[in-house]
Amino acid sequence: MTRNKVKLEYITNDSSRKATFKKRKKGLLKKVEELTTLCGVEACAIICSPYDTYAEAWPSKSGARNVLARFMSLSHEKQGKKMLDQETYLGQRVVKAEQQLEKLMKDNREREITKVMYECLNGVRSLEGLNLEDTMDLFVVADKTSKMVAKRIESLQKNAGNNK
Amino acid sequence: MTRNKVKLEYITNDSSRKATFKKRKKGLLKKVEELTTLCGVEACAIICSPYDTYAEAWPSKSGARNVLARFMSLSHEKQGKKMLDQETYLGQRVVKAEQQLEKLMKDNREREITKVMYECLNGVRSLEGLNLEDTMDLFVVADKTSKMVAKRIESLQKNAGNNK
DNA sequence: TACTCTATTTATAATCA
DNA sequence: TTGATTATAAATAGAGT
Repeated sequence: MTRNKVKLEYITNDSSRKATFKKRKKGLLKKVEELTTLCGVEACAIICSPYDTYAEAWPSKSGARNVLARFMSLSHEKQGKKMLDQETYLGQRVVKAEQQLEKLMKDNREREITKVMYECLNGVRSLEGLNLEDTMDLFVVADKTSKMVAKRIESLQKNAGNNK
Repeated sequence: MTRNKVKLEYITNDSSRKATFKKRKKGLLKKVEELTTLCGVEACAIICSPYDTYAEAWPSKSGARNVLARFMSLSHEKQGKKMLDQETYLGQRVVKAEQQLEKLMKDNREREITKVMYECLNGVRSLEGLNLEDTMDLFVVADKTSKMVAKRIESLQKNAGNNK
């Protein structure tokens, strides 16, 4: 992007490709951090780098560690909305308020664990370093996903049976 | 970054924060795609956006879909290395060559499924749209993680018992 | 190979439509 | 409020060390 305009295609020269990678990786990280700071959002970039043993992840300040947590809480919200009708709405607001604190604490924990999970998935951390509590929580997260998928399989198999 | 130099801090004004977010999100995506094209790496950015219902993920061209696949293959490689001694090395090279094609096909499939998993985790896709084959493969990936964690828990519990 | 230095290109903040 | 415009800040390709 300077001195010469560069064509947007794979850089075949090994050394200049590496140099460009290093520069742009740095630039990209900076952009991610700026976005999180300026706009108050959580963001990260993940790069499967050929120049490092592992894929690299930058969770920036707060990172993407709550992506999974969000997904899970969204599933719950959706279920909730379906069951919710106008009559029960007002009564539930009280319950909701009471549940807020508990949820906040739970969310924080889930974020922590999601961070750990991401680190494991990205190979920057192994399970060996985890204590029992963290491992248990990670298990819960992994197990949730697993069960969710199992249900879906069951549902699909039923449908397949019906269509025959 | 222009007209005026901007202080790197949270933008309190709602509309300008949103405008900046939109611009910078676009810019960041472009940078990610350029990096993948120029340097031949896989990369993505994940943003938990307050302006959209779901967290957004950009897998760019190839994306981060193989992050999990990498993690898993790394685990296997490590196990392999431990079991491998000098004597068996040469004999195994033949087997390895034969396994290459199978592995390549398997890897491609794993990438596909990892993409799907990421999309689910990021909320941009629900399990409802998956066919049986994809769901089964997703189950395998989720189940692997789950079992891995279960083993770790077992190991930790044993250690805790020994130390008492 | 890995920094440092700029000439340029690119990204974007403020402004305007 | 979203979409262009443009003046300026920031990123960076290539060269030099």
